[in-house]
Amino acid sequence: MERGRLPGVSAPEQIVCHADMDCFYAACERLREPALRGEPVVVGMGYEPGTTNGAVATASYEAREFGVESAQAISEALELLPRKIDAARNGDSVAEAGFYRPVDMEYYESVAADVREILHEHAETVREVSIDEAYLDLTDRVDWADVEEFGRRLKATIESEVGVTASLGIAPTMSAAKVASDHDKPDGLVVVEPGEVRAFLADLPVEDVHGVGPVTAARMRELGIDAAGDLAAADPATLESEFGERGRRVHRFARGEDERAVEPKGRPKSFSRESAFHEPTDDETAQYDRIERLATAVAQRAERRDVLYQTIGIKAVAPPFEVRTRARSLPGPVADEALLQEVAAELFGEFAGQRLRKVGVRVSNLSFGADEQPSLSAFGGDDGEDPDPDGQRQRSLTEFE
DNA sequence: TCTGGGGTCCTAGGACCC
DNA sequence: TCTGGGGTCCTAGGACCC
Repeated sequence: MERGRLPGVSAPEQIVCHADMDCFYAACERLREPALRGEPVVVGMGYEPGTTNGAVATASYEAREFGVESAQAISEALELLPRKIDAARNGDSVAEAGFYRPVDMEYYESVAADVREILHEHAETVREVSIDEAYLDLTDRVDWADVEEFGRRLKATIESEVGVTASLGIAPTMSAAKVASDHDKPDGLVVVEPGEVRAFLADLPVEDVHGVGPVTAARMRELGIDAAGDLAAADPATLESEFGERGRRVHRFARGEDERAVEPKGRPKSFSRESAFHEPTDDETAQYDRIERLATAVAQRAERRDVLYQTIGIKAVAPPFEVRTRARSLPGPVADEALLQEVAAELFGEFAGQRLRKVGVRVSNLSFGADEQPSLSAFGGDDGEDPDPDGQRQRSLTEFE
């Protein structure tokens, strides 16, 4: 696992593959409902058939042709692309309409598990980023000479055994692999060899660099940084003063420099649940009610995973999109549904009765059950992982003057 | 028809300790 | 005594990612 890297010595050459499932939720819906193949498909979260609520989680490429995009309100998507049934009922062109389905995470998880299994068969180390995305460390498996053939086989295996398609990016760094997988979607396979990374990135828009979002991209444009190549050529000290540590990091990414090794994902840092009201509301009872339900859900999730939490927080979002958070730490870690509800309600009190669009509940400062995983350091190993003693940082109550 | 839900990391200021 | 510095923990907010 550890490849004998010495401190101060640059990373050994890696071969990283980033796998990204194409329109994953829509692909899953097509898997169990083949009639959706080749048709525009929109998967909505918070969507219920027949309604106009919710937002687009995934739109198939056919749906995108109509202007439907992810994160769009379902109501907006429906204007661009009506539902098939509605079109049929109204005597409109069915060809200009699509299928809408609500998100069904449980089913998508089951499909993702099958994909994951294949990924793990193809690499020693896999880092799962999300349900439909993962990095593979191929360094010990292939050479650059046969990396493309490897990619073709992996894609073919996923397609034949699971029935969904993946886009792969293979490169010497994680950040470059990530961009590469996106470069030829869907069903893409892009290999960027060492030494080619900077040239590969140069002409791409700056927001294609991992870590550059809309806010940073807009500010970079004001500085004359439009393409990743401009970012690569920019003065790192200026970037740091403008954007902090992130400025330096994305500068390195744009230059093809990224020392991160592919490592499995560690344990979660927080759990949260949030939910939006149908309409912004100032109804206190409804708000407290929602907070309580979210608190219960979070508590139960923590309990299922055998996790204790020490910090409890809430979130209140007022229109247009003002996010307010409050948090309180307890003297020690607990797993206590009633207490979580109580503290969440108390923290929420500050905002109760205001017009709110959504609310949320979060726990953090987690400690994991002792049976969760025996510490490697107990055997003299050092995995460099959070030494988290036992999470119990007991503060001494006795003090000496 | 502005913005659904679940996360991570970074920054900045204040409290508190030595 | 406010004069200095170092360090940690906590909270709130912002940006980003999928």
